[in-house]
Amino acid sequence: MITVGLVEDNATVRQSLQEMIEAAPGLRCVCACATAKESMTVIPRLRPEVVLMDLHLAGESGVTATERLLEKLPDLHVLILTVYKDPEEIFKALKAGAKGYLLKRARPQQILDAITEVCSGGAPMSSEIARLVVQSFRTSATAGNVREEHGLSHRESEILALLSEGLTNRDIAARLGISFETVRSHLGHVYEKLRVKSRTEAVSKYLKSGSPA
Amino acid sequence: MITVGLVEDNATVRQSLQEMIEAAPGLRCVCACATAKESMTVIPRLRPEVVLMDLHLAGESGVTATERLLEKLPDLHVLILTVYKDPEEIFKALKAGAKGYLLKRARPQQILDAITEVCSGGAPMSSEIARLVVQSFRTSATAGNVREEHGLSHRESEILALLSEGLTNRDIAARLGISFETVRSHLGHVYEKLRVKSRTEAVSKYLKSGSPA
DNA sequence: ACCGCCATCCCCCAAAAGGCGTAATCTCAA
DNA sequence: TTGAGATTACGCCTTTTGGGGGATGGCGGT
Repeated sequence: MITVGLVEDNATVRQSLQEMIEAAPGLRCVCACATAKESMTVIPRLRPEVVLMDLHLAGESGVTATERLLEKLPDLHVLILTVYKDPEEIFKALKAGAKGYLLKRARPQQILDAITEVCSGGAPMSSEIARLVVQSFRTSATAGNVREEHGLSHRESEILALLSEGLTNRDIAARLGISFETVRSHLGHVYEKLRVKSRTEAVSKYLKSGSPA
Repeated sequence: MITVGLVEDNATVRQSLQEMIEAAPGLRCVCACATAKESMTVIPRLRPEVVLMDLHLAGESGVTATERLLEKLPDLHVLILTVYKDPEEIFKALKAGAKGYLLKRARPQQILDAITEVCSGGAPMSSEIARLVVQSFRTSATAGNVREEHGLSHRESEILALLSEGLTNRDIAARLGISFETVRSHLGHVYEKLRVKSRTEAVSKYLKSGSPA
């Protein structure tokens, strides 16, 4: 028997979810909170194994509620259940510690399956969500994006990469087997193209736009 | 009718996968490559919609094979099918552009389902894999603290943060309302604690260890 | 009371980096 | 063929950094 908690501000949705869970064999809905605030007292007291969390709550967001609940209850499984599939929202929720992310349009059986799956070590996601999550690896690994966005040449981006390893101009020159002066020359162009004035800024821009992943 | 290609070095496994796919309604196995090298010529010629890729191939790894295939065929769906569930392997494969990751121990029907799912915009993963992927967000968000790892003081990490925004010492001094010399003094300590010799190295270490998340 | 750490400021000196100008190849495309 | 851009390279000059100092006060343990 898996115990489930709900955090959902829409009364209608909340009630139908509760009924759905109660009707499912092996699941029991131990609470249905209307606000993040309510959940912060009720969930720690009743300690369900799984929480279905809405993201767009009135007042505090589901993301911060997730964070705070997990501080108190590290073993809690939080499943996000929302209508939004904005990548930013998804990543924030996962960073906060959510173990799954479902869209409300999912079929009821999928939601029930997700509850059991998260308890057996899975990370249930709607398929479009999973795709976004997987793609985030790819885009964050595409070191080419600073390069292409700013039209850096091959040599220039090569130098930028070494720059962000923390090498000095002299080291870069040695590594590439070219002259120190040449490195400076390339770097000048890199700064121009990235519209930055220092190597630190360049490294910042490069690393933040997701090269190392 | 979905066309599928196989890349798998073990002949027995390769053959049973091929038979399984041929037997499935709606799927057709257009090729079964034994090596990465073979796949580089055969796959682009036959252009299947989906490729099931083994990771531990003799010779070239499945990761680089995936990368190279996707360069030629950006719309190809590559599904990794392997026995390994090492997080490093998984992340490398996803960075290379794989859209799903299945363990060989998966039930045959799961593999067939994954093929159709990846074509309809999903990212099929074995549940333990999905959990690892989701958890990677969490750890990369919490791991951030270069600060605690190296025992930086509050002021020092504050300065390090501004440093990695690309500010000069003078700017940092202005921003914090302290003297230029003080900034230099703090920075000296930061470098010492991070065991680096230049601001670029410090920024690199800071940003790569996941502070921005 | 003493020590360690932090935060603040200062100076000198050498090394590194950045701005600006110049210029030789080479390739690729208009 | 002419021109644009990439790659290579040098010089001169200024600014920025980094590495040594040293100094003052505060705060928290022992």
